[in-house]
Formats: sequence, C-alpha cells, structure tokens
Amino acid sequence: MLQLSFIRENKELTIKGLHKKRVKNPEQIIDDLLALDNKRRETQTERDGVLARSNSISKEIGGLMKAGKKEEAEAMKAETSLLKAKEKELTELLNDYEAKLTQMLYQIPNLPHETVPEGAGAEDNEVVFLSQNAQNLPVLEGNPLPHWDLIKKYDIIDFDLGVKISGAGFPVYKGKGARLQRALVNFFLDEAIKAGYTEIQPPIVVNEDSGYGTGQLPDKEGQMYFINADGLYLIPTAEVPITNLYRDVIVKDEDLPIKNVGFTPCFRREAGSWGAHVRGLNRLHQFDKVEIVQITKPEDSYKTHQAMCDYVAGILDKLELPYRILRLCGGDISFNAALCHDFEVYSAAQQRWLEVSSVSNFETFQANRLKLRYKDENGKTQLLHTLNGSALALPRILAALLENNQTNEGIKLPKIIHAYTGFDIIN
RNA sequence: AGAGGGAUGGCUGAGCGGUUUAAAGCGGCGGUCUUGAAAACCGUUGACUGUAACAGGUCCGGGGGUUCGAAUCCCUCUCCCUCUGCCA
Repeated sequence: MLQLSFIRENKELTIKGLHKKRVKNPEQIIDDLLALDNKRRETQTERDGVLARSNSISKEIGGLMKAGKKEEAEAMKAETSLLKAKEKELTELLNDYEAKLTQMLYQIPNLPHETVPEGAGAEDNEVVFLSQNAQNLPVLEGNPLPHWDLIKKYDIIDFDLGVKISGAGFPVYKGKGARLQRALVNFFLDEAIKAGYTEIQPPIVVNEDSGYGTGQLPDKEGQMYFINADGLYLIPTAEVPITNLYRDVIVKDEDLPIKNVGFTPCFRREAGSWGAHVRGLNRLHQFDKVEIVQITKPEDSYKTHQAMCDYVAGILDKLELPYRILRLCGGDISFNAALCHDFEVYSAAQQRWLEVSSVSNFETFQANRLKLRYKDENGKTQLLHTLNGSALALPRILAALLENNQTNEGIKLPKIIHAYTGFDIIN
C-alpha cells in the first residue's frame, strides 16, 4: 500500500496517478483519506497528553508510597479515574480511525510510473519490442494442430486423468511431456543461477500474514486455495513466499541487491472462465513456474527492471520462440505494480499471443506492507523496492513449443533444451 | 499427540509490581594511544508514532484483563526447546 505520509505530501501527484490507473473520483477518495488522517493525528495528540499526565501521576504516587505518605497517595488516585475513562475513550476512537485508514489505504492502488501509457484496457497496451522471429509471424504448413490435440496424439499430457483424480485444470504430464517440463524447469533455474540469482525452495503454503505482505489479501482472497483446518493458503506464485522471506527485515547494505529465484507449483482458483481461450494449457488451476525476485534500493529499481526484462527476453531467444513485450497501460496494469512489462509468445496453431511472463516493479508498495527496509547513507531507515517476474511460466511455453515446432515427423525441440531432455523430438 | 520448560534490544542474558526513561557482556560505530594494526581505555548504539524543531506517546512473542502503576500478576492464542509416542 501507499505510504500515508507520501500521499499527504504529494496530494496532486497521487490524484494524477490514480486518474491514470482509471480509479473513479480519486479527488474524493484522497480528500476523505486526508480528513480522516487529520482526525487521527489530533486524537493521538490528545490521547498522548492524557497518557503523559497519567504516567507522571503514577510516578508521583510511587514516590509517595515509598516515602510512606499513604494518605497523600490515596488522594492522588482520584484524578486518575477520570483520566482513565478519557484515555479509554480516545484509544477506542484512535483504533477506529486507524482501522478505517488502513481499510482505505488497502483500496488505493499503486501509482503508475511516468512511462506507463494512458489507456483503459488491454487494447491500449504499448508493444515495446518484437523479437526478430516475430517480425513476420510464423505460418505452419499443412494442418497444424493446437496443443490440446498434439498432447493427445503423442500421449504426453492427459487432462481426463487429471479430472479423474483432482478436477478440471489439473493436468497429468506423462512420459516425454513430464520429462520436457522437468527439463525446462532445470534450464530456467540454471540460467537464473548463471545470471547471479540464488535458488530458493520455499514452502508452497503460506500463512495469512504472508498473504497480506505481498497484497494477495485482503482483496484477492477468492483466488487462492485455502486450507481451512490450518489457516494456510496455497501459493498462487512463488513471489509470495520468496518476497515474504524479507517481511519485517531491515536489510544490511552489503546484502543489496537481493536476487532470488525459485521454482514452485502455483495454484489458482480462477473461477468463472470458459471457452477456447482457456482451453488446454492456456489456463490451469495448478501449474509450474520459475520466478525471479529482486529487492533493490529505490534509485536502482528501474535499471533492475530493465535488466530483468532483458534476462527474460534472453531465455525466450534461446528457446527460439517468437515473442513481443507489452508495456501495460494505466488501466490494465495490476493493482500493486508501478510498471509492468508482459511477455507474450506467439502460439502458431492457435494463432494467438500467450502471456508467459510479467515483469513488475512495485516500488515501495509491497515493501510498505512488508516493512522491508534498509538504512540509507544518512543512517535513516527507508523502504526498499521489490520487483518480480516469471522466468518462466511453464504451461504456455510448453503449448507454444509444441505448436510452433510440430512437423510431420514429430515435435522438434529447440537445440538449447536437448541436453536437458536427453531427446530432441517427440514422436 | 501426551508431559514439562521457555519466548526480553543485532546476539548472549539479568530483571518476577513503583529511580527499568530494560543491568551486564559480546558485536557494531566514533575517539584516545600507535608509523599502521592489535590490545587497552573513553564515548556511542533499536523500531514505530508525533512535532517546524523540541516535547510527548507506543513497543520486553500476539491479543485481552487486574492495578494509580505491569517485562514482572491473571486469562488466551501462537511459536520454540526437552522427554515420550507416531512418521517420509
């Protein structure tokens, strides 16, 4: 969430940013927020005065009791009952204001970076890069099959078996399908390690605090699977556990920047979507993903965002997949992000662009909730910036690899992965 | 899962109702001394809130209570350790 102090000091900037994010009537929202903030601070000042008086009386009573002046001490207790009542009333008021302020802040999205284009939705996203092999979109010869037919033809992924043991959206990977996915995971992890990331294997269930820390809660509660008996959530992305490692941490200067990578299954309930665009591997309840997470000083985060985008682009190049990079517009960018670049690969049989990665800079938006800080050169405690990106999400990469590389002989895999799979064709 | 013991500042650890505005040690930072370093000695050493700046307020695992006053007493939750049991 945004810092209240920032909003107080940058009211116009905040309102401008919220307009770009297509928030309705931000003037009213910010006015209400600041009015409540004023009331809160007045109340706190008043309560603190009452507490200060109570504290000093208690000390005096302590002194008198010690000196054996019991009667004088008793006399002083009279005032305290009044103070106590007042203090209780003011504290309740203060708690109420604070709860309301927090609720209001939870509803306010992050402000977009200046490079984020204006726009209402997906159609206004800006294509900032098109890979060489996507300049002319590949056209497949003969009767190309979409991946949901290819997986049946070669018997490498079975949705029906998944339905039998779990439900829709839980595919079973078999034989070369399973081996290809495992190979890709290893490839992605090795690449990240080469780029200086530290591999993390986090738990894939998290507690409520972690859900709040990275912003899945309170709003997106319905998106996560919840284990009622233990009060735990299945993670929707490795971002949640890996970023929450640093919740309530003041990071040492020499440990910055933090670069972590983790492979986990991801679980998403994603209720209510139907049709061809969610067929096959396009949208699942459980899927595998390798995620990169960085934590940087504020002045470094945009340079880091670029580096992370370059890194993801490099992997797609090695996989020889046609892709484009979109800079999401104000209306389409996620609630938490200040800047987000989506990577989409072209899946030639579906003739569709599939989102395979999303690289975001959250600036201090997550760090503020996480209380993730460092000491700047003046010794002052400051919020850090958090960033993350998929590198990469497996199912859609798999879909594109299968579709784009199909031939009459079988699916010919890109060279880079042969050493990982131990085979070069699925037939 | 049963029984018992714990949770205090970056770490170790005292405090068990009123100079605790948390002792002491270690570590960190600054200084004296030194050609430099070590040792020794001296000083310093958290977070949040609040203010123009002070002041003030909050924080001893979380929440609630008793009291004029709680790190200290009571209730409750969470987590950790030891023993027993179970187990990949």
